[in-house]
Amino acid sequence: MVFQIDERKRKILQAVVRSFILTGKPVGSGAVAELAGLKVSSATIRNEMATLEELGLLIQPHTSAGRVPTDIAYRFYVDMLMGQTRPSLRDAEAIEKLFDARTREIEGLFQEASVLLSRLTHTTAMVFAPFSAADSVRHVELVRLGDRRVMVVIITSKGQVGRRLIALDRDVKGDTVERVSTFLIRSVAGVPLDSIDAAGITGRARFGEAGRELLAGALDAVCEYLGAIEDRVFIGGTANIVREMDVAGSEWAQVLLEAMEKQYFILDLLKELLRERRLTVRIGEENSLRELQRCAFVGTSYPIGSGLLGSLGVVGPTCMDYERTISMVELMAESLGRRFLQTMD
Amino acid sequence: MVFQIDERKRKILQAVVRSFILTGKPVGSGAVAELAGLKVSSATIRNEMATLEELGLLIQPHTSAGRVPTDIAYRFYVDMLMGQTRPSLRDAEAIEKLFDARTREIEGLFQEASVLLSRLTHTTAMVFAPFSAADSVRHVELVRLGDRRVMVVIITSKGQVGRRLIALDRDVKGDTVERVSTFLIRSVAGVPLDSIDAAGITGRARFGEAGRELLAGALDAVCEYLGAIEDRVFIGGTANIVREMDVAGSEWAQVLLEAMEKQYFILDLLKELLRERRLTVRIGEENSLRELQRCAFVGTSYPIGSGLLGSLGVVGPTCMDYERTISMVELMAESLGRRFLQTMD
DNA sequence: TTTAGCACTCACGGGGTAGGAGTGCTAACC
DNA sequence: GGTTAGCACTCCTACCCCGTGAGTGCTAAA
Repeated sequence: MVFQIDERKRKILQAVVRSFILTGKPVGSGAVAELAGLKVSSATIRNEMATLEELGLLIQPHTSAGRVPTDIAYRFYVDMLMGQTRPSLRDAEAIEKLFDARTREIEGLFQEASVLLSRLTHTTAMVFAPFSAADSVRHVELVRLGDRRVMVVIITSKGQVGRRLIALDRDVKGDTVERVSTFLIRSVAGVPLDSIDAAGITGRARFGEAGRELLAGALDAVCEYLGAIEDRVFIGGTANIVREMDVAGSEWAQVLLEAMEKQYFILDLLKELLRERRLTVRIGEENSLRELQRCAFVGTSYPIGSGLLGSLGVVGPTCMDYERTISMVELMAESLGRRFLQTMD
Repeated sequence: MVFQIDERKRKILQAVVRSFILTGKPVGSGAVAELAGLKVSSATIRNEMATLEELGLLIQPHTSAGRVPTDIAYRFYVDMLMGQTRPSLRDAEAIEKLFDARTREIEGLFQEASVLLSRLTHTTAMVFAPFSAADSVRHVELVRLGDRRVMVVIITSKGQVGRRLIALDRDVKGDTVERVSTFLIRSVAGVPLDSIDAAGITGRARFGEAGRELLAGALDAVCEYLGAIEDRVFIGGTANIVREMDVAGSEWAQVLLEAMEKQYFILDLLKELLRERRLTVRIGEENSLRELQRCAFVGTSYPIGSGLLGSLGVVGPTCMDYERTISMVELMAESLGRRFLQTMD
């Protein structure tokens, strides 16, 4: 949507948005006259603001109040009026520190990234890790836990490790487990998931009863695991939803919190970003998720190697500080991506 | 604390607590006269309630309001007045269904247990999994990911699986990795963590430069992992905090949500339960955590095999339905424990 | 086109009041 | 002595009224 808006209207709109983001209160013509740096009186501003209201960029909560930006105004602001902010040194350092820390569980890193991002932006942050992109097995290991109990450990091409327990009907010996294990590795390592031919593999196998049972169970487990690997979402800063609640009402906060717990909702949202491949800002009703239509979403994707992408984003009030939020999201995505390209091969 | 309370006062107190739990509104003498099933007038009840107030069991929010139970009254109610409830068939089935489902990642089971428990009790539920109780290595596996990149997979005596990446300064060949792997398993499997003698093991090793580097790195990783295994808390139903907010105020809801995000707080709470070894109810200021002093906590422990315990609990308003909550917590602990004793050895 | 002036609108907050729920007290009753 | 009806009293709640002030739209003049 392109607006026929002259320079003065832009400056006025900019002043309204900035002031409202700062104070959260409707902005009057007098305040704009001071803030916008225009050498005209408040009466002139009033005329202009009336026009901006007709264009759907501003609304009045009630007759004698100042103006509040609409979602469309925020969109215009983000696209056309907003300046670029370099993230402050403090913030950049905080993010660097996160990634400096000792190698740890990859899940922990994602979780901490989401918490840090939420703290830096005063929003709720979400980091999407596309674990399910793994499509073949790098390694399988069978570990005998008891006479009839074996653990299958599966390492995928993406480096995730999964385990499944198998309960057997027969006792199985240690050397059988080892032989089956070796056979299994040869049979499935490097084979894409959809090409694993369970029947063919069990057919080729030459083991006793217990061995065959174990092999079948293990194959089952491998296929089931690969099929069930879940993309994961890490969410941090849900408490911030409550902080912003006075802006948006408490029943809404509860709905949003519940949506955050049902992570598959959020998953779809973050998956869309993978297609976009660039910074995306969705304001109010631009969001397809009903729960987010009173919020703004800022997200982007980050590389995790082999041409694959993850994504991350934040949800906050539509009157968020877009400059800062966007620069934080970009910085976090960049750092996370850099870290991945270093760590993975 | 023992109270000299006759039968009639008990019935009155019981009626006040039950009514307040149900309605959330102060209970007047008239309402009690109807509910308590006593054949006395509201005037008599008024006299009795005045006595109960002197005893510190009831308070009036203001002069001309009904009475509200104090924390002490809830305590008395839970200890002396409360009936036992069998969980309804529906609820029992919901829990059974959770554990019926196909074997899956153990973390997923905990997470779902916490979500289900929160839904059944309308509270925020927490499940503590004492992963750090693992004290020895059952199995180690080295997987070569690249020329200078090896993944260590560690399986502990408790069945958790961890992985660490090692970056090497030298290229390492596949058969070297295998030999080091075999050697490593012999050296550390079954050995308690504090008895692993890294220097001794590397001393005994007969490998080339690359092999020694790999072994040292892998040992490092094993020790670091065992040391860093974290007890984990799974939290479900945080949205319920907001639902109960009107009872308790929004700034408090935010504090509580933040406490839930800082899981180590909750960890201490749940660890205490391991010592108690039985159902524990903490009401209001009985909680040592300041964040919980306006809430009630109901928790218990569950066996995870080998004499070890995990714990779980819920946090809700002090005016929660104690009968139902307690029976749900007990049922969930029992089911979770049963599941563990079946699965583990 | 801009601006000063002005009447108008309407949310907000304070103060006053009617209504009502529930109390404590007292005196009569069993 | 315990119980109860009656009653005055308290105090919260909801409501309305109204003054205040911020901010508007309109008009007429510059």
